[in-house]
Parts: sequence; C-alpha cells; structure tokens
Amino acid sequence: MDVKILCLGVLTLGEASGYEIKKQLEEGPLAYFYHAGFGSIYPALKALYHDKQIDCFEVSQESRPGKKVYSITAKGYESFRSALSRKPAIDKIRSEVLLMFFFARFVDREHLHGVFEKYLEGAHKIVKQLESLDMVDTTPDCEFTNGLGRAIFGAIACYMEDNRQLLFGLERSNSGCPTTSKT
Amino acid sequence: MDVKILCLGVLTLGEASGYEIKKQLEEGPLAYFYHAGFGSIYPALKALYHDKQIDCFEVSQESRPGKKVYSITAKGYESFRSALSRKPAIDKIRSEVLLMFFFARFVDREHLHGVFEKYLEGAHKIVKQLESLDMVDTTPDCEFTNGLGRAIFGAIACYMEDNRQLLFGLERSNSGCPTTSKT
DNA sequence: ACCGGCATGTAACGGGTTACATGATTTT
DNA sequence: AAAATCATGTAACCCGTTACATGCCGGT
Repeated sequence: MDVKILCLGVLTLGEASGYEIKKQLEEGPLAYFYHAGFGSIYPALKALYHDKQIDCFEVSQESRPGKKVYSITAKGYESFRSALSRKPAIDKIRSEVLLMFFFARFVDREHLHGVFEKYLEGAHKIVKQLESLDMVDTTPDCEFTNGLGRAIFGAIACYMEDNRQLLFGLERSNSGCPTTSKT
Repeated sequence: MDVKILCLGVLTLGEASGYEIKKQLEEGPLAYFYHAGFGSIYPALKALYHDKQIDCFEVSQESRPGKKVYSITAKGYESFRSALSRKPAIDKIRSEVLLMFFFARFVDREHLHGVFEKYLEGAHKIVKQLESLDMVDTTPDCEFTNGLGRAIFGAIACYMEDNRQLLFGLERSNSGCPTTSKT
C-alpha cells in the first residue's frame, strides 16, 4: 500500500489540494501513524488523476497561489475499498530517537538530553492535538483511532517523565566501548 | 541513518552473523521500533566490511551451514558514535493496520475483526517478549527502552480491549461513501 | 516426504526522500 | 528585511523490499 491509497483515504473525508492533504497528514488524526512528503504526494495525485480515481478542478484565489482541488471518484472509492480489503502489511517503524535511547551510552549527555526533552515535548503536543480534534470529529472510527493515539503518546510521555533517571540519573562513564583515544 | 548504522549498533552488543542480526532485530528489544530484512542487512554488512568498520571470520559448524561472524572495529565504533551524534530524523511510521482502523467504515466487518484480533494479540506478544528480556538484560539504556516498549504496547493492548465497541459495538451500515452498486 | 529453521547472497524493481526551481503574500 | 506560509511540481538518487537461487539438517 502506498501513498496513493493514503491520498484516496484523505479525499474520502472531503476534497482537498495536495498541500492540504499534507497538512492533514501532519496535523490531523493520521499524523502519528503515517507520513508522506510533497515528493510523494504530488506524483501520487497525478497518477490517480490519470487513472480517473480522482477529479480535479483549479481554484484561483485572491492573494494566494491558485490551487488544484481534488475529489475522489466512484472508481477511486472502489480501489480504496479494495486496498483496505487486502491483508495489511506489518507496521513499519523506524525511530532514530529510540535507537539513540537504546544506545544512549554512546551518546554525548548534552545531545541526548536535548533530544530527550524535544521528543517528550512532541509526545505531549500530539496528545493535545488529538484532544482538540475530539471536539470536532465524530465518526466512531476516528474516535477510536484518536483515542488510541492519545493512549500511546500519553503512555510515552508518562513513561519518559517517570523514568528519566534510567538514562540520566546516575553519572555514567561512556563505558562498553573503546573511545577513540590514542595515548 | 540507514541499516548500516543499525548493524553497527547490534554489533556493539557482541559479534554476530547477518542471520543473527536479523533475529535480534525481530526478537530483541529493538524489535518494536526498527525493522530490516535480509535484503538490506547482507549488503550493509558487505559494505561495512569493505569499509573496515567490521571484521569478519568464517565459522564452520557441524550439522549447520557455515556462517560469517562479524565484529565491530574501532573505526566502526567511531562512525557509530558519529551517527548517533547527529540530529535524529523524525520517526517514520507506516501502519496499514491503523489506517484500516481509521477508515474502518469502508472495511468488511469480518476482515476488520480478524485484523483487529491479530493486532491485539501481537501487542500482547511484544509486551511478554519485552518482559522476558528484562530478566537477562541489564544496561540502563536497554532497561529504559524495554520499559518504554512495554508502556506503549501495554497501552495499545489495554485501549483496544476497552474500546472494541467503537469499531464493532453498534451495527453500522457502510455509510459515508457510495457503494459500487449498479441497480 | 515435506516443512521449518539455519545460512548467505544477488538482481531487479519500486518507491520515497532530497534537492531544486519558482513565486506571491503575510507575519515578525 | 527576513522568515514563514501558501502552493505546485520535477528529477535524480538512494535504498529498501521482493523474488529468486542454493543447500543442509532435524522433526513430523
């Protein structure tokens, strides 16, 4: 499953431009479990349009660049449903931050600390964001997924706050590996 | 940051063959936040070896295919540390399952149910796995990351069990989109 | 007899990221 | 005056996945 399907999904929520799709992926309820950049969204929309899975009409705006607003077609719905009916791939996660935590003994304390606090703050932000979305969004599907997100990032934030000492508590020399020292 | 760095990281924990590295990525404490297949591990090891970041010696085993056991060199440590000292990329997550939950109203009930239960079971498994690793593993870094994993997947399992009804509870027609019906 | 686990590797393909190109407008 | 937001798009590159190739051993 690729970005095309993701775009179709977003478009089932209402028409949008490529730029707006990206925003929804960053700020909307999907933010925490799927990511895509312009470099993949625009080509995906192009392909979907050529395949008549989405319609397009251009909108000129005053004091704004014109945008292309896309909306999903019947054919688009069909292929979206069909994609969702297949066995989903296992989650692909790649967290460099967690990798850094896991190998924290190799990392400069100050650097680690900065990354840690930023990550913690990010978790809080996601929780708040999802909480604010709860007000406006109402489908049970979305509610479920939002709640799950809050549960996950709430747990992360909570755990990180309660267990700082495991990474920072006791002074620890950078043991476990040879430092590059030529004495 | 790519699979090469990941391999270096695993090799800081002790020498291993490509096959064993993959196993550690699947069964070890990194399992839940990083993934890599043979197709990326073997080429990575090859490149690292050519670059003298890892050493290699071949081991013939009785009643087993021979294996190539790799160990990290001083140069390898250097590049690993250097990789960890850079600003980590933001997490890249791609969960088709959560996407399916989010768009559950487009999914066949039975299919959804199967995916749901399997995912829930998977979360439980990860928690158990991480709990079993706690006995043998002791570095604070690892303890922290393990704990975080337990917190995350514990929260997922708990939430899913408590909120099934949001996805399945009330009978819901597949609303919100035109079904492909030509009557 | 067959499947699963152990063990390594390559080649092609697909797809996403990064960087580049462009440009107006609003906010700081 | 600079930076951020809005807005679209392309091309090259990197890299990871998938599929294929090979083979032995142990258990059912």
